[in-house]
Amino acid sequence: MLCYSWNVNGIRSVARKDLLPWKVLPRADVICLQETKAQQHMLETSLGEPDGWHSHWHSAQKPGYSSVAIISRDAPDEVMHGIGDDTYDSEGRVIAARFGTLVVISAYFPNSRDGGARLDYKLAFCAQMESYLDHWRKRGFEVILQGDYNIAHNPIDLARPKENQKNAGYLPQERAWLTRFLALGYRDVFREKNPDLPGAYTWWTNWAGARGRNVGWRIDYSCVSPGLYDRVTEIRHCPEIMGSDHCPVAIEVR
Amino acid sequence: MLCYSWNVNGIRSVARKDLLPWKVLPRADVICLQETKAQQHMLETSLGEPDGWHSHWHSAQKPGYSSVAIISRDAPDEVMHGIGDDTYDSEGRVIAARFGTLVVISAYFPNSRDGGARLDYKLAFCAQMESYLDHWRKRGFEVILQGDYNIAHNPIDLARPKENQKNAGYLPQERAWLTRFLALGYRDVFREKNPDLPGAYTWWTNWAGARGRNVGWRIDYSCVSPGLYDRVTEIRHCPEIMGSDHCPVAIEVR
DNA sequence: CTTCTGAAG
DNA sequence: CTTCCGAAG
Repeated sequence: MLCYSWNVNGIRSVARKDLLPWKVLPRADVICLQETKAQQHMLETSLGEPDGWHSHWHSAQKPGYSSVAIISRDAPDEVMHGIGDDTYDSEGRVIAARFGTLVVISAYFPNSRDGGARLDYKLAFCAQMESYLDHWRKRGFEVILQGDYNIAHNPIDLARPKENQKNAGYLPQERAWLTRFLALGYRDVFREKNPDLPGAYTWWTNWAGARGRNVGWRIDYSCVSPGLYDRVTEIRHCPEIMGSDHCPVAIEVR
Repeated sequence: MLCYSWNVNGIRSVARKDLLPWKVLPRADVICLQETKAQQHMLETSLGEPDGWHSHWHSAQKPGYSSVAIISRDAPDEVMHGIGDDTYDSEGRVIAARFGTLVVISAYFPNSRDGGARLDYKLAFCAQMESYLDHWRKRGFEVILQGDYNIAHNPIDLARPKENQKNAGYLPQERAWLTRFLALGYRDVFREKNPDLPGAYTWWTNWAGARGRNVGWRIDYSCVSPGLYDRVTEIRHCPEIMGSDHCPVAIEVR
């Protein structure tokens, strides 16, 4: 099963550019999208229910904000919208689809914002995410938590670690949460398979040609529950796929 | 003196397209602009004070709304911002520049809006405009009232008169005001010189290729005070000039 | 720098 | 359909 995650920064934006995920992501079985920036009822059918795919959306109450989706070739056996707490669910940040014993989650973690204005909210979301994953695992399922974590974990995960110590996405508290999360047994597949690979980023600011100069951050992850790690057959970034300020991440499990 | 009037629908928009008025309007002495949609302090100097020109702006309080300007090769002898009533002046709708005994006015009349929601405001603006013009004429000056009147006067002035009887810009009350205004002696120079010319429009909606099919309205005028009419040497529309949903209007007086 | 809404035209 | 704002990233 080949499973992509992509923060599209506006599904209508990539549609305008003729770079829709289900067109440009090769051999996809499942596509996790973040920041679709649309409530499903605002989308034309061609975007909201693409032909030949099963699609499930979880949108923010606020129009044009956040919102996630899972698009799959096969119908999921179960879909869960949100994380079970309206504080987060009103912002359309999480959707999950279960295929047999495998749960694929599309998550858009909060941005902690300038001055850490939303750091507390983000850390509370992260804590809630742990119990949410427990909920699935207690039922005997393995999980892939795919999405935009809005956290660069370690210095190797961004081009300018020193300059960003006080910036949203690289604050000590968010980095510490990710460390703790992995200590629970979840596996950051990309980094484990590429422990010393620098310059492997998934997001670049739009300013000043950052992507062309590869001045970026790795903030999009495919983390898997412990029992799933040995079933991973491939993990890669797709920086060649354009259309968003993020690039897709692909994971294949057997 | 060759004097243009152009509703640019955003001065920054035409700048992006490299179609700035002082670049694309040939042999201009004076350029009246409407809907510049910027407060002067929000503009780069190259837009707000173009090199080789004298520029005067009158902006709405609300950022990005309305706003007019007069750009001229020679420095005006006098500039007047607004019409003398803050009800209208807070919306940045009128600026005047006097060159000797000739007063050139750039005016952006209110849109009467769907259902005539703002018709009363517009008619009050029109009434105020009459006294404003009197003010200049009592001082012995001739006036050119150039700009976007947001009124198509007669059936010949729009492509679909029957379909638009109840639409903003062609309501009986606004048409009646323009009739009355001309009865005061002001001269609609374009129509007087081209009394039976159909299809001479200055605005086309952006929808459905209206400009390509010339489904438009004549809502931009150069009206002159009675004593000026015999000094007019040219009047024309410039539909070849792109960059806005309006085209420029040019008048030359001797 | 870019995406979006919502007001406005 | 397009402009602009302001929020957001």
